[in-house]
Amino acid sequence: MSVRLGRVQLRIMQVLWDRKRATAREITDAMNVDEPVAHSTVQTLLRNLEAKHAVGHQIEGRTFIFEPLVREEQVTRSVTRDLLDRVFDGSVSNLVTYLLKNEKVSPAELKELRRLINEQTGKQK
Amino acid sequence: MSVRLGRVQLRIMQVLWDRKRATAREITDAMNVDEPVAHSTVQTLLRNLEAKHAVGHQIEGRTFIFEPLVREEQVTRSVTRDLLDRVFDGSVSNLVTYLLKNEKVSPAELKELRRLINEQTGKQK
DNA sequence: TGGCTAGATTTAGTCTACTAAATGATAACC
DNA sequence: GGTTATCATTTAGTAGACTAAATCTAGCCA
Repeated sequence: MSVRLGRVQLRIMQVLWDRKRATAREITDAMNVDEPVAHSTVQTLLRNLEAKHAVGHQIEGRTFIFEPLVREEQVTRSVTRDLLDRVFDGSVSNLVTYLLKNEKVSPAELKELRRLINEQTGKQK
Repeated sequence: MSVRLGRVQLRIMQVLWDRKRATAREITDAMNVDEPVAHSTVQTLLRNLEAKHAVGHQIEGRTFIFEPLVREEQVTRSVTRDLLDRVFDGSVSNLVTYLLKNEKVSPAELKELRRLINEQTGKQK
């Protein structure tokens, strides 16, 4: 199950992952902090997301309370794999190499990464 | 200039980056090694790509010789930044951390990455 | 020269994301 | 009880990616 999401759809999911559950109105408001989007658009996309089982809803009184049905890690994983496969020939180290060479990484971050790599080397299983 | 490409469009560009220049037929054949695609589809997409100035062509006899107009690094950069911004909060180390923790990286690759990080730390500018 | 072939070009249709207005339904308020 | 505010639902339209068939064109060859 590949969980393919558009740009705005992903933003909706992010609000839901953040809050666990929310009404359409709450989602719209949260999204509008960053970048304007019409409430009706959010509602339509929520229906689409529900159609592909990415979110579900319960009814409370007469309003829908939406909740995520896919986990953030699933989406992160599939979207990252997608980049990996399509652009970096499936190789993690190709991607990391690219990042280190072309994107700014602070000294503190480098240090953190070195730590992570050592940790990883340790638990070589 | 953001260079937004679809899945098949990217595959076309990859053939062109690889060969520097190619006819539509050559591109189709190259792509069909991996995964079938109709020649007419390739031609349509080449036109779309040309419309957005991602490829150009010269005429030789009566056939078009296509060539890439955007560089691979541009596309790699924009598509990677896209993932970074949308999923990893714009943080390279978030992404690398994710990769190290969740995707398989061989000992040899880890070693290579450690080397890269050291190199990077060195030329701290 | 008349058809075959290998090109390019035109046309067309599906699908998905996105956008949003119009409409319908219901509860709350005055 | 009627109006209004707030939901959900329906409807509609644009845009881009993708698919591919149909058609046009010009050279080639028998």
